[in-house]
Amino acid sequence: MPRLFPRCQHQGCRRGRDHPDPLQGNSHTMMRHPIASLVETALQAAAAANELNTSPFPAVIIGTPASPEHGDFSCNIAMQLAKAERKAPRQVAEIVIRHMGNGNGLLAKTEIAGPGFINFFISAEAWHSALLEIEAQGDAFGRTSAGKDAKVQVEFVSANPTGPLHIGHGRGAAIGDSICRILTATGWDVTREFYYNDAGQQIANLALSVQARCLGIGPDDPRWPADGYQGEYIKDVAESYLSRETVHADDQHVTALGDSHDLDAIRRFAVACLRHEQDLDLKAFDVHFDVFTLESSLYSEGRVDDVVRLLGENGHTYEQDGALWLRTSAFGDDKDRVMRKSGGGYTYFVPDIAYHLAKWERGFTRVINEQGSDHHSTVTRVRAGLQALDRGIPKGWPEYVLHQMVTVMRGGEEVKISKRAGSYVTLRDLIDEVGRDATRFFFIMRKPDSQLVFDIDLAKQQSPDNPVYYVQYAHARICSIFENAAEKGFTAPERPRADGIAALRAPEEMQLIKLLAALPDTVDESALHFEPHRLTNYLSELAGCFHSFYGKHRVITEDPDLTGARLYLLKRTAQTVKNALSILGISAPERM
RNA sequence: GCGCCCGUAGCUCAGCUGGAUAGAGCAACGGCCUUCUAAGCCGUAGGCCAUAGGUUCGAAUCCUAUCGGGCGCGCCA
Repeated sequence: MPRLFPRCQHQGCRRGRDHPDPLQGNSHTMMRHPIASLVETALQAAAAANELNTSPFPAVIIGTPASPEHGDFSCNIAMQLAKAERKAPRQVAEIVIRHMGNGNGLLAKTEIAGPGFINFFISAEAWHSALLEIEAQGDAFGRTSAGKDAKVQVEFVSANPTGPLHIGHGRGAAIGDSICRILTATGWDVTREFYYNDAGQQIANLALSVQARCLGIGPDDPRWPADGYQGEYIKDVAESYLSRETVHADDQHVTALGDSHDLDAIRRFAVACLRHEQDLDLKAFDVHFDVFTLESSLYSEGRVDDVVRLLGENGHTYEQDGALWLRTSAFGDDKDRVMRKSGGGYTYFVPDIAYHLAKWERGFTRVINEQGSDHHSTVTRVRAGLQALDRGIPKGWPEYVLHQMVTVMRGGEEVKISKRAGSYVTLRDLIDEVGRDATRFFFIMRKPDSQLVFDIDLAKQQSPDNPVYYVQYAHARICSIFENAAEKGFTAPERPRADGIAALRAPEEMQLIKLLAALPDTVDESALHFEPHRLTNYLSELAGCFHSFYGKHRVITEDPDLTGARLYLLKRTAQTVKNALSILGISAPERM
């Protein structure tokens, strides 16, 4: 979603404004960063020797070649410099290499290839020592310090309390929660927030619907409210209300008055009831929030009035047709928007602006809103309103992650999701049917930008076709190998002798090691782009790599050194799979 | 009509802030269990990266049009 994220001024940095550079000061990135340093040092040395004259040098980007013949990593700096240096790219590459060391044995070989790539071949010793580093980092392996403990707030789900959470909310919950976990894993100080509307027209409809049910009026009755909520759950709320139950939601308790004529009491009770249900859904999904903000609080604290006054003082509002308008078109919107309706009352986006101003005043210079793309129009409006406040809030603040629609398939047919009709697939139904792990995995396995087909049959299937089982099975299979090894007298984890690890030479072993070492980079990239699917893809690839190794080599052999080395490698593999799953809130079963 | 997202193998999707011969899984076809979990592995086949221009050393990736699909376009949220 390029338009939503203004480009950063920093070289080599894609995300907006002032924030820690994900590759700066990151000691956990195993290979990429040391290589970048080698290249940078070489460039400086070449400049000092007057062999290169470009100043400043562009950011050094270390890529990963598609083909193994091209090494483990590559750098395109020579091609970037060629024009300015007025030299052939390969000639520039030659100069760079001449001034570059081998990084204390990190590099086995450096080549110039193709149009001017510098290809790096990491030494086997360096890969082997990466395993030791992975062991040393333990549960922390995969975590990085890219965020430098800076504050970030993530708002997600934010469903209105008018019904149970549905599939769309589920995707939002899974993506939002995963983003929070990934940001935490990359060293950010994350606050998770849920905002809900407990004041608008939809809530009035909810109250009227519950009241109607209290009075024994159903949807077929002519007295049924025009935009009433017809779901069965409304009947349950009404019954609870009439029997004067007490519900707990967020940090409040609400006891029903049981009076069918007190609409306000019905509203408060219904909101608490449905919020309570949503909390249970989220709990079943293992999704938790730090802060709940109620729309009504923005009114009661005077924040909405403050915002309206500020916008007026700044000269961005005007009266027309009996309504108060905000000149959002002056800030990139298609047209101006009504703030106060001619019949009184503010439109939803006014408290939205107040809410975001409050976020800003709470000190969050970085805020991410995860929501369905059907609410895309709020992005421009909220940002326009914040600009009109003239409070020094950056133009691209807050950032947005918008996820596309979910289609649910069962038995090869689309399951229609309709609040009106009975075929209403809730998040809870889905979790109950396919399980929490599979639900989470499936919701995040595609890029948020892409529409998602959720195949219930596949998600339930215990077969390699099902990516979540495929990944979890890799972990369970390794655990099983260790049980077997223990029976045969090998203690796990078997740390190989100092030179024992060098027994790992087979292509499948080396490939596995390289993939393990890539986890920190993958986590960083995932955080940078707000794309959890990069981690599920990584996990699928890692699991495949392990299964492939398993198919070709025996772990427990006659050779104790080789057995020890392989057990050690598999211990790191299991650890890496578990750590990556853990970052996504998915379990790593030891037995399946 | 306007805005946003998407368009890559028959299907579902990756493709790492522009890089080297475009990848995976499923489906299809052919192999592999007296041996650490077959919930697995190996192989074959499958492509004008929607189309047309442009930017440059280089484009699936960036820009502009066009076509196709989704979402939004309210004094609802």
